[in-house]
Amino acid sequence: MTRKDSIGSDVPSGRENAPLQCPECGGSLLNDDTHGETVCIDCGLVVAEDEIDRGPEWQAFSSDEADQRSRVGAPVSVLWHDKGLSTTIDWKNADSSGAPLSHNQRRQMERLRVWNQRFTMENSKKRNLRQALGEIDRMASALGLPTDVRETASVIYRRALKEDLLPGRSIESIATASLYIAARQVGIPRTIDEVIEVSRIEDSDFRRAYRTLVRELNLVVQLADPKDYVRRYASQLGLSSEGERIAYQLLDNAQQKGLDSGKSPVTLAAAAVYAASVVTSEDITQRDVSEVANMSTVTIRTRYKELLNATPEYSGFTQ
DNA sequence: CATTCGTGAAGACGAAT
DNA sequence: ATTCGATTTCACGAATG
Repeated sequence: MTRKDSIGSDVPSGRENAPLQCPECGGSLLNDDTHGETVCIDCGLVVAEDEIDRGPEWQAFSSDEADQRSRVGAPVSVLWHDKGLSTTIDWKNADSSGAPLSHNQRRQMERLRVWNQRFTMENSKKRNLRQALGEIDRMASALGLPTDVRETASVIYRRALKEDLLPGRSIESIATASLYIAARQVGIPRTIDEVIEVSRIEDSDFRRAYRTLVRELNLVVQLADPKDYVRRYASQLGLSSEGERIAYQLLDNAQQKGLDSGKSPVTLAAAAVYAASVVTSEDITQRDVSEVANMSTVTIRTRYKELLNATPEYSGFTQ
């Protein structure tokens, strides 16, 4: 049987196992059990591999993705959409024995190359996404962030992937930045320090990734509310609920007077907690707060006085 | 002694030029 | 790309209790 004969209508009869036909050239397919692949015997395209885990893997990611998938209309054929298409097709226009191809065969090969490119591209993105979502999930768990934050993060990550922001950057850094942004957008912010703590990247990598995401995706990230950090700092330091109340009060007041502009929310939160502990005369030192909030005692000093002085009720507590 | 306070030099960052 | 202003940090000594 020559190559040419096998192309087109001449389909062999052994069609017990799907898939039977190469999606590109229509040639018959061969199951290669040792490699877990299905290969077209005519064009060499690997149609499917890793057949064991053929289930709808995309459902596992999130309900959000399920929405995305289900919105695109008719289900994508397993055959076309399954994983692991890693074949590369030679750029020579000659067959395996070196003989030049006919005109038709050349055109066919050219189309194949295009498709193969698309397959491998789509697939690398898929692997990328899978790993990234795993990381996002892991970090979100470690930070105690709820599902909607994870979903927001994964939406951001998908957009980054779609906009080709990933080549040249690490998955981990973009995933981390996505989660950080998502947490802020949902209103359950975590500090940069906390996020970096559970990730595997450096501060500089994080900042780079954060910038690119904000810039390239035109994200508007409103600044975090200092009050969102108060509860955690307060509980870590054992501040009384009365103190916590005062901390909120101080922050509210400062916000009304616009004293918070330009200042880091974490700084304000930490300063408010310390200021409150002074008011309620609890035994919490600047050092304690600075360790929990990961900042210098100097910063806490300068801020907590501002907070107290801005609030008439408590302005007497500054010496 | 532990904690707090103030200062001046230096780094980092965003905004403006 | 550089400059500028504000924030924050660091190192230190002094004051307070």
